[in-house]
Formats: sequence, structure tokens, C-alpha cells
Amino acid sequence: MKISELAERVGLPAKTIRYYESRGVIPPPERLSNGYRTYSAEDERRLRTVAAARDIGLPLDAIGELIALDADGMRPCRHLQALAEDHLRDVRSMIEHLQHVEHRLSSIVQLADRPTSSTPHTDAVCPILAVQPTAPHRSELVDAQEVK
Amino acid sequence: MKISELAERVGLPAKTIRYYESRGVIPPPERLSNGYRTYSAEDERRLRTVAAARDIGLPLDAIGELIALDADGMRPCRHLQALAEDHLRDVRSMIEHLQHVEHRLSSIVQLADRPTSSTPHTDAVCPILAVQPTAPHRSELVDAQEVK
DNA sequence: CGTAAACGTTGCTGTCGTGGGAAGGTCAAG
DNA sequence: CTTGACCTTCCCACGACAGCAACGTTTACG
Repeated sequence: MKISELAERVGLPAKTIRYYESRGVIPPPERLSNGYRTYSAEDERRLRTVAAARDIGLPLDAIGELIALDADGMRPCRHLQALAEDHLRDVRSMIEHLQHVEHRLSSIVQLADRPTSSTPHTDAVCPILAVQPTAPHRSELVDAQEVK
Repeated sequence: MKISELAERVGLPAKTIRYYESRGVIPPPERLSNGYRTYSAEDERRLRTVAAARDIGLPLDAIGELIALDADGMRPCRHLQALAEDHLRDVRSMIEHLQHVEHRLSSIVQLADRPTSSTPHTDAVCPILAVQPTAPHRSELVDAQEVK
């Protein structure tokens, strides 16, 4: 199986598969005599695991450790559990934060709907932005997620 | 007011202020004879607006347009409203997505808690990852948010 | 047989919003 | 005079890719 067929079957761009290899997330596959990568069913299984782990937002480095453990014949379930617990905390705080932002945004939209009567011309660039900021503190950058 | 004082008052690192200037988010300030940036109260007002807009997750380019409108003497409230509406949609879909992820993660954590009896040794790297994937489709990358 | 399309390969750059650090100029205090 | 606290510019790194360049290989067709 060449890279574009694997890409088709797993639903990832071929470029992404090469990137995962270069990052050490998946082991380098065999090569044909012309230098083309050739993949086994085992490789496909691993790549599907990578995709599933990526879909829940785990970082590639952590996924790479899971795959490496698997390649060593270990069952990385304990490891995965720990990762999932940590990430679950992060996801929950992200949700909380986004709900604050959602609330702020919807009040901005509503305020902007009214005429200037209820939006006093303060000295701010835009009065509706002058409402109390959501986050009194911030520090940790949390990862991005994909949505359709 | 020099840059570190402005940074202190607004609560942003001086480095970030210079970055905003280089990105065209804020206009370049006056310079002292020695080349140091010097900021007015007007500049501080604008920077606070930038910080408030950034806290709700607006992209810097969009914020830059708001500030530019303000610098041209316009009230960018209509513009802001449109931005907020669009972003509100994005934020809501991000929240939805994260809630799916949260659900997946918590079921992974629970499954991993049980002994192998309930986690059949499938051919997957880790059986608990084999559960139905959350997102049947995905495409659009949505922005990251900050949390503490 | 030539050639064009459709693959494959490597490598570089850009995204977004910073943080970190280098290498150097300026200024006030001791 | 030196130390330390500022300021300046510039470059590198992050995560997870996407886009493009420039090139080699294979396959199909006239």
C-alpha cells in the first residue's frame, strides 16, 4: 500500500502522514526499490489510532509515546488513561473559559443592537467593549481544536 | 510614558506591545530623541481596547481594523458587532466540539478504570480508543483561547 | 517513442500570538 | 567608573499542519 492509498483509507492527507513520520509519531515504513513508502495493515492500524487520539486533542508527542509503547509490544492503556485524565481537566477549563467568552460576546451583540441611547459615549474606542472583562487573570495557553 | 510603564498599567508584556505595533494592530507611537517609544493616554486607551478585544478571542488583524477606524475618527461599533456575531458562532461550535471531546475523554477514563474484563483485547493499539470517533467530519481550524 | 498526467520524494516558508534570548545603546545611582 | 535597569532590533521556537518549489518515477495514450 502506497502513501496515497493509506491516506485515502484512513482519511488523512498524505502530507500529514509524512509529517507524523518526521515527527517520530509513527515509525518509518518500508521503502520500495524506487524509494516510495510502502505500508502494512499494521501501519494502518497504528495510523488509525493516531487519528483517533488526535481527534480527542492529544498532542502528537504524547501520541508518539503511545505508538512507541505499542511498537515495543506493550499495551499503553494505563498511559493513555493518565493522558486522558490530564487532558480532560484541560478540556473542561477550556469549555468554562469559552462559556465566559460566549456570554461576553452575546452581551456585546445585544448591546450593539440597541441605539446609542443605552450605549453611553464613554471615552473607550467602543463603549460596548468597556464592559467588565471576562478573565481577571490569564496565563496558560491551551490547545486548539478542530470543528466543522 | 515609556513602554514598560504602559505595559505595567495595561497588564501586557512590553514585548507584546511591540509585537502589536509591528503587526499594525496599534499605530507606531512617538519616539524620544534617544529612540525610545513614548505613549500618550490615547495610546493607552487604544491598547486597553485591544486587550479587551483579544480577551474575547478576536484575531489581531480584525482588532487592528477596529483601531484603525478609531484612529480615523469613526466609531467602529457596527464593525465590532459583525465581528462579535461571527465569532460567537465560532465559539459556540468550539464549545459543542469540546463537549463531544469531553464526553469521549470521560468514557475513556471510565473504561480504563475497569480491569481488562470489560475491555476486550481487540486488534487496536488500545481498545478503549476503539470507541466510535466523535467527529464524523472535520475541516475548519478554530482559534485557541487562553485560560488560567 | 515521446510526452503528459498523476503519482512519489525532499525541503522551505507561512500560519497565530506570543516567549525567550542575543547583542547592543542609554540612562540614573552609587 | 561601573553596575544595573531600562530601551532598541533581530532571530528562533512553539503545534499541527498547508502551500509551494523542484525534482524523480510510473503509467497511459497517440
